Amino acid sequence: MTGTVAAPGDDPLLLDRQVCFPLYAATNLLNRLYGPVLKPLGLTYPQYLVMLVLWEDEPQTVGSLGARLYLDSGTLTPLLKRMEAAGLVSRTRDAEDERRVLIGLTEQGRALRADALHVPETIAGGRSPEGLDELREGVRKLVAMLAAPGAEG
Amino acid sequence: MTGTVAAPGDDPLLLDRQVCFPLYAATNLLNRLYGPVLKPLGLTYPQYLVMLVLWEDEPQTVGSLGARLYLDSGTLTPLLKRMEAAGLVSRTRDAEDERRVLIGLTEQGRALRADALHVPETIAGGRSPEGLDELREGVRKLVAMLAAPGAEG
DNA sequence: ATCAATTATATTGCGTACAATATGAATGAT
DNA sequence: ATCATTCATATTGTACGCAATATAATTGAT
Repeated sequence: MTGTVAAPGDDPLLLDRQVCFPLYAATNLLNRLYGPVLKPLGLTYPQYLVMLVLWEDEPQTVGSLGARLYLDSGTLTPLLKRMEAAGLVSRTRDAEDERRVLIGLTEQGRALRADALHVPETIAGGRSPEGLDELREGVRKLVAMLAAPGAEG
Repeated sequence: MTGTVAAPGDDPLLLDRQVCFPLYAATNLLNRLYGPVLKPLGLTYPQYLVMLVLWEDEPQTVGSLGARLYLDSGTLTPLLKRMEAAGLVSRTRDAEDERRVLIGLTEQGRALRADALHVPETIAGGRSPEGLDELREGVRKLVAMLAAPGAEG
């Protein structure tokens, strides 16, 4: 039986059996969906997430932003520099601990919140919210599972 | 009430109210999880997805790969060139229609399937499969919704 | 007080993603 | 047959995302 492939029901490599592929595809599609909506605000999707975090609590260190968004300085540093160049955030060394950099909002960054209020509604569009709450909870549980290093089960 | 922010329960901009953020975070975490597992095979995660598709059906055009993975030539062309350079796939103009490029597997690419069989199990690790089927279905429905242009509901 | 270990951020290099554009091949109306 | 249109892929430019490494500040053991 050389070259025989497992029966469809048992083949672990079928694309449609992967949990991760729909996540991957959904994230790409969402990015494409957010792009045109966020562009008038001068934001990319990860930049929008940073703004969401800062609108909740500010200033914050690069590290606490990363902990919230599951990103590290390799991603955040250049992103935050672009946002600083765009006039949305400020980056200042923490006088208490010179290793830390505090990210705060500029007036322009604070003002942008009003323009962003319509974004969730625009993204939701005519789509029904049915199942979205469960979906969000399901994915959140997955994130918690994946984020816990060495978590079993 | 100038400057007043909506009550927490009503604020549409709270990070924890976003459906998209858990998806985004989960995809990033999964990428980090797959990285070390796929590295010995010489694959990145999107390259692994391409291999999954080709192991199912081969050869395929760039366009049909993109339709299956929700990616366009801007992403696939350089990715496939790297996979060609790595000796995993072949890229040949379709003689029937010179616009198309057929992507096939090399012997090495076909042989890699045996090494990849352990990947799903390794990724699943000790994690319980509970809820994963529902989650996959939930995300798949979301993908179908997002992929349908102008879909309502 | 000293210095090894730790912590927080930055940098480098590589590989995606995608919008916008370009190029060349097939199609179709006339 | 001609040529505008459409189609399939490639290219360019910008912005992530991450592993690996670097740098500077703080902590902690002695």
